[in-house]
Amino acid sequence: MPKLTPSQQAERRSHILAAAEVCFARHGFHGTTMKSICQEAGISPGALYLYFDSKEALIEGLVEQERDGVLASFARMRLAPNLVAGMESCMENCVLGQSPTKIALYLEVVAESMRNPAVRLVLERFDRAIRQELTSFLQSAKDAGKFVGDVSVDAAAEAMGLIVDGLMLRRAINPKLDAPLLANLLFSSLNIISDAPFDSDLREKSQILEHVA
Amino acid sequence: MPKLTPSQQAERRSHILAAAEVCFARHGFHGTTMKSICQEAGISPGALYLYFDSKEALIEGLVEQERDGVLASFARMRLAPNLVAGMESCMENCVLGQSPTKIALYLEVVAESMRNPAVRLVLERFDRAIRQELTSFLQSAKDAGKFVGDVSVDAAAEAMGLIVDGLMLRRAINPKLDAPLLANLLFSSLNIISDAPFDSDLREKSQILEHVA
Amino acid sequence: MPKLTPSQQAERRSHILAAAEVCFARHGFHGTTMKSICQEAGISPGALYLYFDSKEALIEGLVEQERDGVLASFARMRLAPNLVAGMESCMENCVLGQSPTKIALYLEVVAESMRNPAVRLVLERFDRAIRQELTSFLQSAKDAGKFVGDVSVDAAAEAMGLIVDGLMLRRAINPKLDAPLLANLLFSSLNIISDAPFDSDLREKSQILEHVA
Amino acid sequence: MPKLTPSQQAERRSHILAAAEVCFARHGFHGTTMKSICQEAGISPGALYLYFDSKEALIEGLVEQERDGVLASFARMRLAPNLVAGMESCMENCVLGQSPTKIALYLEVVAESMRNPAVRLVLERFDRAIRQELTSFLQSAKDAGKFVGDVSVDAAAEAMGLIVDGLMLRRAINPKLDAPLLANLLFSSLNIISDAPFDSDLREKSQILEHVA
DNA sequence: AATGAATGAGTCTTCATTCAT
DNA sequence: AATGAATGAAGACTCATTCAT
Repeated sequence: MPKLTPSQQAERRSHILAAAEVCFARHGFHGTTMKSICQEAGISPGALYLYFDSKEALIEGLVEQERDGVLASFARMRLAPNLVAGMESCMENCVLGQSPTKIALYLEVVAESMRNPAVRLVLERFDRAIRQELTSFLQSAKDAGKFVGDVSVDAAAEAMGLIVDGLMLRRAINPKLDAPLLANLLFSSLNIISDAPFDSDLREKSQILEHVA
Repeated sequence: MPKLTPSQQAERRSHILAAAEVCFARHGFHGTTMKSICQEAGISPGALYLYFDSKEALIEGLVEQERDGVLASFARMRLAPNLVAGMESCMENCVLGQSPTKIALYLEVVAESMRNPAVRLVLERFDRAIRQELTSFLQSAKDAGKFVGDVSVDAAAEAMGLIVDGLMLRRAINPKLDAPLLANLLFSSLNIISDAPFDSDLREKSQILEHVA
Repeated sequence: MPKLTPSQQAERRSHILAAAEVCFARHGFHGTTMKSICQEAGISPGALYLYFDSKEALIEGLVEQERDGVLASFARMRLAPNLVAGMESCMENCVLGQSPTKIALYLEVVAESMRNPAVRLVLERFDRAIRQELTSFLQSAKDAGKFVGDVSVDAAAEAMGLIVDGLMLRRAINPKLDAPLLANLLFSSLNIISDAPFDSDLREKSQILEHVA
Repeated sequence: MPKLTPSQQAERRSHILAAAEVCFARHGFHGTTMKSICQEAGISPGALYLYFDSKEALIEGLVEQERDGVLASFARMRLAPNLVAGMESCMENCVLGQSPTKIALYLEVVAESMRNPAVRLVLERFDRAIRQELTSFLQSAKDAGKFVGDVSVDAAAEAMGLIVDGLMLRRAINPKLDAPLLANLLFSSLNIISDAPFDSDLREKSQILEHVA
């Protein structure tokens, strides 16, 4: 076999990562065996270790992949003509569109990061990158006069981060949660961006919630 | 081998549960061995299995114990003379006072509940009990005319639950987070209880955040 | 199962050690699997690890066991009525009586000790203990006026150690070696102990060697 | 893919052998991976297997290479004007000059030869060749009237071999050993070659040993 | 009721070797 | 002739659980 080009290598890596994600989603990080990932990826253990040094390296890769996805989504958000519409679409991509199993994996990674320094590192990088982008986005909104709240940009970013993570955790615990509605309720309460009402028919929807919950 | 009285049995169970909690907090659920729990509890493996059927049964027991603690905290909250003060103290007990490692355990349990039906069951019971109490508490507030928001009681309960869980997750990811400040910001934005401003000096504090963040 | 008495524990340990020695002798240290040792000992892997922390700990145990055996042989030597007879019998026990496979294991242990600090440690302790006993023995001989060589006691001990180890290595390389004869030749050349000629018919035998070699 | 000339092939082989020796010396036979040898040699695994059939074949090659080196050293010894000086220089080359790690490798090879017929074969060839040369050398000395011992030439060769191997093993166990001194003590005791005292100041040195040891 | 020795399936990882290119 | 990606069979060790005492 001739030397693989960097792009082929990257493809192999993401192929394995995809297999790992499937397995981790199915059985959790600790419940997944390297063997099952190999089977899912259709490769041998030796081949896997050619691309990832350890099981731990797989979560690190997954976190980095996720970060890149979120960052890309952020970039798209900044290009959106309508601020609020952009945010909603980003929210949809990064939070509401996540499968419960993926959310579970996220929780496991956070838990894992408490005892595993290597995981901690990538998670912190992930978190810092996201928050930085978010803050920068809000700052732009402020500069454009579309930031109405009387809190600081940083506080707003923290609050938004909390809502996002809260949504994740709530959805994991209660998959039947009406996440979009709840997201709207909290975001509109925060009242940060003025471009347009975050969701004009919020009140209407909250009446519905009363009945379905 | 005299038969133990039920109260002795219950005492043994909670003794073991306490040991398990210490270990799980230190090394996580998967990182903890039954042996280490036995050592922490000062008993033999055989004895442990007399009180708990499996490792999994230990988390179930822990979740139930936690639920009882939270419920007790809720009960105290209802007895508090001042509504907001009661909520703040409850928040302190149940959320802000939790150690990061315990939060991590919580996340692990939630993740575990995604694949483990038995864990799912107790977690759902836990969650339902909490939400029910919270809803009932808010309803009382409404009946007392202290509920000002124009959202439903259920939506308010969901939103509060989200904030609480969001705080958990954020604190796990970023232990340096100023959780009380963020809690105040979000709760006051929601503007649900009117008894007194949730935290009158909120605005002031959020200015500070601008500088420390 | 009730707690094993220390003597039972010791018995289990030496039972396992015996099994390990058999396996190491058959396939060498690196060629032996823990599983095969378990099979030889008739126990499960878990049980083995109850008594030895690692594969490495098995060699350490083996070296210590061997040291105790050699030291016991030395003790018997000191009690022997005739100095030279005692030495010959000790030599027989500790060197000439060793099976080629055991010698091979000794060589492996020495080689292993070059890269494995834990093995190095026990080997050094082994070697120091032996040399100390030998030196002390020679000193007694000197005090009793039976030490004739004009070399120091220490040098004599070193020389004897070298001959012993040389015999080991030679026998490993050439199992057909007439080790007793060669031992006599070298020891009598050294001319250290005068109690009696080391082997009076040495000359005669060396004639034979000429024909068989 | 032009066919390599035999001399190019031989060069490649010895290049690989040199790399293998470096690695084996560093980490032992079992501690060395084929990959590390490839890296040391700057070639690919595929290329290595073009020149050597297996890892085992590498030790075989190494033993043969070593044998050639020793034989060359013997040849130089026979050409030396002074018998004893020649022997000392040979001793220096073949024994005293060997690094402890190389000695360890030698021990590993001997141990390996106990279970590995292919290794056994080359080791026996090695040993036979050396002994034959040594015997022939001693016979020449005898013919020249410089052999004074009353033992047979074969016995003398065996004794010398034992001393050499004993030195090897002793140095591996105790790297601080004063090998030259010990060598002199034993060789002069044997009193085989008369050309000149093996080391005239032996007695003096052995007095020193008394103090430093 | 309690002990703790024992089990043994299962885990991650390694590495000598092969073979498509 | 050479590459280096891929294989896959082991191997050392772990640990939830059981059971004889």
